[in-house]
Amino acid sequence: MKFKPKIADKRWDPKKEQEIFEEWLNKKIYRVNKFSAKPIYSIDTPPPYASGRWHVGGATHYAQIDMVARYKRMKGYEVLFSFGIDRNGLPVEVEVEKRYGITAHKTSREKFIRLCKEFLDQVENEIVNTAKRLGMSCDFENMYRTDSPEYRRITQETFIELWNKGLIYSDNRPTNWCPVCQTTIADAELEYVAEETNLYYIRFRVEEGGEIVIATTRPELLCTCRMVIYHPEDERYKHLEGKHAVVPIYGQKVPIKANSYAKPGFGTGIAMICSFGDYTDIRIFRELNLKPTIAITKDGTMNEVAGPYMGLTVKEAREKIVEDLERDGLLVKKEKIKHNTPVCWRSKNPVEFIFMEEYYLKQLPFIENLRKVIDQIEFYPPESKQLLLNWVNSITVDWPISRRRFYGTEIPIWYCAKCGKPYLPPPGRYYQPWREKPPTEKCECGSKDFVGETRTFDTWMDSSISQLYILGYKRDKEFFEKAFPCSLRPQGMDIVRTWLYYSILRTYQLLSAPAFKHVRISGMGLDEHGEAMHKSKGNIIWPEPYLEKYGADAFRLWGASEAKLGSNYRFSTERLEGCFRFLTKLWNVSRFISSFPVEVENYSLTPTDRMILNELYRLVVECEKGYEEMDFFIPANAIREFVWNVFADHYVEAVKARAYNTDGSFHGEEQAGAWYTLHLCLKTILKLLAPICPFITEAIWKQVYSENSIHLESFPEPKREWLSEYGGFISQFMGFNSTVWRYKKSRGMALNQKLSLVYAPKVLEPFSLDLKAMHKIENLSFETPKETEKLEKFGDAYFRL
RNA sequence: GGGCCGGUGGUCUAGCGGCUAUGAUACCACCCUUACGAGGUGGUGGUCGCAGGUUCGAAUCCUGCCCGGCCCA
Repeated sequence: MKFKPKIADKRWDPKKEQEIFEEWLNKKIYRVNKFSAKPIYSIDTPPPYASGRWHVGGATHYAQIDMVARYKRMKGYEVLFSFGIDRNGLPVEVEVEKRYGITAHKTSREKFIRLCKEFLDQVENEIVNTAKRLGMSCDFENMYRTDSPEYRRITQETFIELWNKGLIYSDNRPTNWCPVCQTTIADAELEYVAEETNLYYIRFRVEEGGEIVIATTRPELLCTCRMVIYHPEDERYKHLEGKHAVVPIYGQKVPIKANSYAKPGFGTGIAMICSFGDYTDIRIFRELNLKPTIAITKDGTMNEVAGPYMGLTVKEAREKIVEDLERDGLLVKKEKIKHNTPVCWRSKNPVEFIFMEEYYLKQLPFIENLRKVIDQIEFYPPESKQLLLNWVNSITVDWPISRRRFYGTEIPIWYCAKCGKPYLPPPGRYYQPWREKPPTEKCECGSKDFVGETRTFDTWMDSSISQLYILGYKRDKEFFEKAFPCSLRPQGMDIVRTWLYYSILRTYQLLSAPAFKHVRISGMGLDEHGEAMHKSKGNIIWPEPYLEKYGADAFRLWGASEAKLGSNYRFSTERLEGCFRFLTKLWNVSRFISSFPVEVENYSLTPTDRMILNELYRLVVECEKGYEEMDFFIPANAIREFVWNVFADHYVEAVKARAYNTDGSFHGEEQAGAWYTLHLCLKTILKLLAPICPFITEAIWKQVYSENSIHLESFPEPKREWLSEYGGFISQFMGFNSTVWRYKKSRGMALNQKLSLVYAPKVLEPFSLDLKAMHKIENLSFETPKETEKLEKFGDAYFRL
């Protein structure tokens, strides 16, 4: 009998991935059937920002989400695997301003948003192409965009609903203001950068006599100083209680008081309280009900309060005032310190704290209930829940949701030009108040003049309803009721305090229910040195060249097997290459197996076959456990270990002779048993690996087993009949093989050289025929040798010299 | 300053009370074995961050410290 492999190619060519993907698209195997009788598993894929190309970490993250989708499909779910593009917000505005050399605030709004839209249209394809190149099985036909009239309509409708529930209010209070972006930003949008900055020690006269020295990083705010504090337990300064300090340059007299916000160890232990240098200032002003004065304008320059420094930028004013203090002998010293400065997450510019009238969404009253709701959500891995709780526990102010920007969802409000009364339109369509007529003819006060709101929403107002949008909230009532809540929110740990938190908050406010059943939090992809990848650092590694060279499957396997869920992982070319080598191995094992008939009827399984099936059972159980935990590290490594170190090295080698049966030393049924077992193992391995490596498994599947896609198969079930007592001998079996190989090596023999007499451990007797053929042993005994003098003991076996 | 995570052969990584500590990679030696040299087989290499403690037994649990990262103040 001649055996010819069905798989002709000698190795796996990743270039084939492209055509396999095309075929999936053509056959529409990932189209979602909303009317399916199967249970729905909905995945709220993070909509990538249109211009935000993925680095290798980002690409890995999306590949992992695809593994969830593919696994759940194989488990019998109708998987709603959404794909959207985030297009709202600052990044595009910044890009367009740079590209055309314009400023949004000085360009016509119509023109500016047109330019933004054009830019987004040009760039978004790049990210979609990478998603496809990765083999993502999303519903690309129903891709959504967060700046579409339909999406924005839902953002506005949910806002109107919250407004009607009385959860929105407008307030004039100090907010985080980015002078570069010219907008308010929320606490969640702040980043802290450690900056080297000067700490200035400034001499203050004490009105009642004497002087004190105060250390500050913000001398330009002297003009707004309203108080001086020291720590109540700081013995050095207790005598100052009730006295007054005279602020240099400006001369205002301010009280000196004990306050526990003062840090005795920082500077001299005395601090000035200004409006507003930092959060401590804001808190003290609020708690003591002090009247703040504001010296910094929206543009980041000093106003008339700063007197001689009016018109200078904050930085210039600081330099100038330090010069003046120095000239007057009021500057005692300056020292360099590391200081955590809050900066805007987009522009990376230091934020200022100034008064602004903004809309707020109430969140403080919900915190207790949010904790309960969060408790109903399952987190993968479980520890990641704490990240969210830490944030929830640290919230102290409501969420400012209005932004003075342009490319975003408009706040749907018109105001009476005379009395200022706000009018909201009825829900039903997308509104642009800055260019449209008001929803009413006449105000209660009789005026017929209205002004449309010009501000937009914080983009998290849009993003935080993605899980509702994909389920058809306010668009497809029937489906929404069937599918809510969303099954899975997969996301990185870096946006827990924004996207995840806001999504849960908004859903609770609208529907009094948890937004998700499952939340999967993944660690961050780092560069080869373990550092986060940033454009500014110049250490970004792009995935495309690697996808080109090794293919998406090798990349995905690397992404799955690199680190446990929740841990950060480093990119490594070496390890990616290792993954590719595994695919070569899998390909060749498959090629070998593909030589033998798939359909066999009269077969009988030998102990060797039963032993490997027992291991296969354990493998399936292990993989299923890992997939259920959405931790692909587990199946990826279990499959690799099984295929390479057990199945290929030991089982395949052991049954090779029986499968060929060239000299007819095995019964036909035993030969067929090898064929049956080889194919059963391979089919199972391919299915187990399909969610992680969808391309190569598909390629092998189609060449060997079926014209239909492997991705339409069910996930393998561990069969009871695979269990066998022979499984218990696998380690002794492998140990004996190792012993023989080592023995031959130690004697300089080729591995296919014959051995005349070998004594093996008794327990291996059932495997006798396969072992003899495998190692070319002429006489294999399982007795204890009587005369050991003519034998060499090696490991657990004896060999005739 | 507070919280969380981590520190395991040269490098990366698994294990998180119990046989001789997992695997990858690199390195060394050998082998053209009827799927695979983009292979195979064998091997060298570790006081599991440091110091105590609990235990018959600790990489694993507890305490303190040192180092690194992230988040928050």
